[in-house]
Amino acid sequence: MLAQSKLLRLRHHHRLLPSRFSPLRRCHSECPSSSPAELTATQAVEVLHQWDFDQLRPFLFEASHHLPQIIVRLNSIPKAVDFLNYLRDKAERPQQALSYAFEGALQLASRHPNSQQHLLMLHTYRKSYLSNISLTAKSAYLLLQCLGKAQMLDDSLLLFNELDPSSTSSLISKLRGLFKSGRTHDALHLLDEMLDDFTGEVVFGELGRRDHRGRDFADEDIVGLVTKQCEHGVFPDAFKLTQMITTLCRNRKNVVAWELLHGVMRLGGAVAVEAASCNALLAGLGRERDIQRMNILMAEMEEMRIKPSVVTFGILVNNLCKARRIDEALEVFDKLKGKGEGNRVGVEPDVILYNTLIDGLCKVGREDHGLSLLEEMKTKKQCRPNAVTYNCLIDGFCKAGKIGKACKLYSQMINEEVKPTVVTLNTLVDGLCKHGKVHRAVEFFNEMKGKGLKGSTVTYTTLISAFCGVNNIDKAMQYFDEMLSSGCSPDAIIYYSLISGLSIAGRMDDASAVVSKLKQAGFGLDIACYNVLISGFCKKKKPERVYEMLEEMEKIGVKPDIVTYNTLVSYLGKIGDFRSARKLMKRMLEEGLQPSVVTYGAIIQAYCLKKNVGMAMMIFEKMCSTSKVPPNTVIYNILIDALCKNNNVEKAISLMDDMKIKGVRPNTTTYNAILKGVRDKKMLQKAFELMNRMIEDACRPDYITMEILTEWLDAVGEIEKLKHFVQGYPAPSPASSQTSISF
DNA sequence: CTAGGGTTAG
Repeated sequence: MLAQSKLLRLRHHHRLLPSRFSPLRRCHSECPSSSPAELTATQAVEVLHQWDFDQLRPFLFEASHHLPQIIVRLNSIPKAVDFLNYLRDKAERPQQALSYAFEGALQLASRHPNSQQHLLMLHTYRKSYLSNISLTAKSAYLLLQCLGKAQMLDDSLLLFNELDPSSTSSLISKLRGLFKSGRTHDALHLLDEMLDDFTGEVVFGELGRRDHRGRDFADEDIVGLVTKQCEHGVFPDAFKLTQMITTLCRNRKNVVAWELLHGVMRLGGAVAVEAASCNALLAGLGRERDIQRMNILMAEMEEMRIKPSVVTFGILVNNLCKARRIDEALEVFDKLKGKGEGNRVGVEPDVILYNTLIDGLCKVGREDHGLSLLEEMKTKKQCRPNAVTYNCLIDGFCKAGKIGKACKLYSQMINEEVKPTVVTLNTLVDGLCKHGKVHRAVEFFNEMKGKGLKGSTVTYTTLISAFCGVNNIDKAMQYFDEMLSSGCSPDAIIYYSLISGLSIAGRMDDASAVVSKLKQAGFGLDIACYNVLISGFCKKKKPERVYEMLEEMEKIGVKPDIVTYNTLVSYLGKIGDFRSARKLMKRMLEEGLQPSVVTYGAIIQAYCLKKNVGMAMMIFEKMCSTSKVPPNTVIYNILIDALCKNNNVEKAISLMDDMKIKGVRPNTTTYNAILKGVRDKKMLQKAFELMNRMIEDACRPDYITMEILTEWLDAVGEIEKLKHFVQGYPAPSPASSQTSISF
């Protein structure tokens, strides 16, 4: 087995000999009469025994590559040597025949029970009498093996140099080192591999294998070695080059990969570099969103006439999309389709390219453009839309809030006989849930189960989050169990969903139980998990459990982040422990964490709760003027509510104007707070104005709004205005119709 | 079955 593979490799090696003679291919086409199959042993021996130069002529010239087999059939080393002498002494010297005959003699020797001695004899014989003939690969291999065994380092190196004058000095010195330290076997192995492929399996194979335990070569050295080989016109094959680049990029060594590819490109150009190798580097650059270098590489490819493939453009378009540079992606795409100046690249877009682009369009909210590409695909035989195409579009329409269109696309998909996948299922389940149609989502899931499609962890995560979101914890737990029994393995995300849902619902005992399950399953809590748990324990006023969590975090090395600090500061503020809050903030700053708008909100709320609205306002103004933290809706809501409750509706109203100036959008909570304030002050006209503004701002009144307004407006006989307001129209009074005209 | 591009969940 081993011998056979070695032989195969050596056969392959022939092309590297100076003659570039390719024996196995030529025999049939050029000299059918002497094909090895037709050459019987007797015939061969007969021919050789006659030693008639004219009769031998075909074997000495056109078909000299058969000589090794013929010599082997002589079955006698002395006879083989005689034949070598005979050839050598001929006036008309057949150099190539001598090379092959010598190979035959070596083969004979290597099969001899005392092979080592006979091989050495032939080596000496060659040195004295045949030094001017070149060696075939097999000859070189056999000789090197025997010299290695004999520890004849100098002869080995001479031979090696003779064979491969371009071999690099670093490889030679490695070889020398191996011989010196007595690792003859390793040295032979190295030689073997270098012979096998002059580009050096050693060099290339090593890079492919090494990752963590990094051996003799640093990546940079490998680049040097490969480049050196290239300088001598020996290039790695496209596959190995690609593999090396992929490995380097995966180890986040884009710079080294870039150098490697450019070394080979500079020395070998399009002869040595194919699109695939460039693709590997492009993908690596894409991972770091380095579009600039990607463009440079594309330009270089064009300059060197390395023909890009459809994958090349796939990588480029994908990364342009991910960088939200969708228009540039479309430009590339149009170029492929030959739009514009007939600038055809000779690459046809395929399904994946279409899908990439459709997904990119959907992700920036241009799903209608995506839809037009879907229609275009249907007209092309080569790129029929597949499940991924529909998945991208369905997700796009779901995220755009057009659940109806998404469902329509699903039926279209079924009509076109494109089989939905589990991703289709998950996308629609998520879309339905996010639109409050959890029940429909469950129905759809059941329908798909009936069709034999199983849910995945993603399906269950979506449903569990949805049921937690509507406070139906029992149903969420039920789906968790179903997931386990259906054979899905839970991951960290699904545990997080449950823990988060239970914590928000205040069911901390259940949340803790899930934490134990999570730990049993071999997962650890991450910072997000700890944060929801801490928040839950804070809400339940269980400081001892909070400290427990914090201690655990410290023990296992999960550092509190700004969310953790905000949660704690907010809790301390609510219980009025300003001293601890201040201490905590000091530590937060020491840890290098900058206060966020949530931190300010927590402090402001704390002062508001203490009825110290003046202090709250001061902090707010300081935040706006000195920090780079822009205020958000929540902060305004806290302040507006507090000002109203403290008899300062005027100031609250001016804050609402401030919001408008700063471009902070009020929400229903904002309006509820201010409406309550103006009601308590019986400012009816102001209430109507605010109601109209609420409609402009697209804030839907909720049950709290109704509670504030109904009784009041009914009492003052303005219930009509409230009816219009609820339907989403401004009240048709003279004062308010003016506002709507100006609007 | 030699490399290289596309979709879902906290």
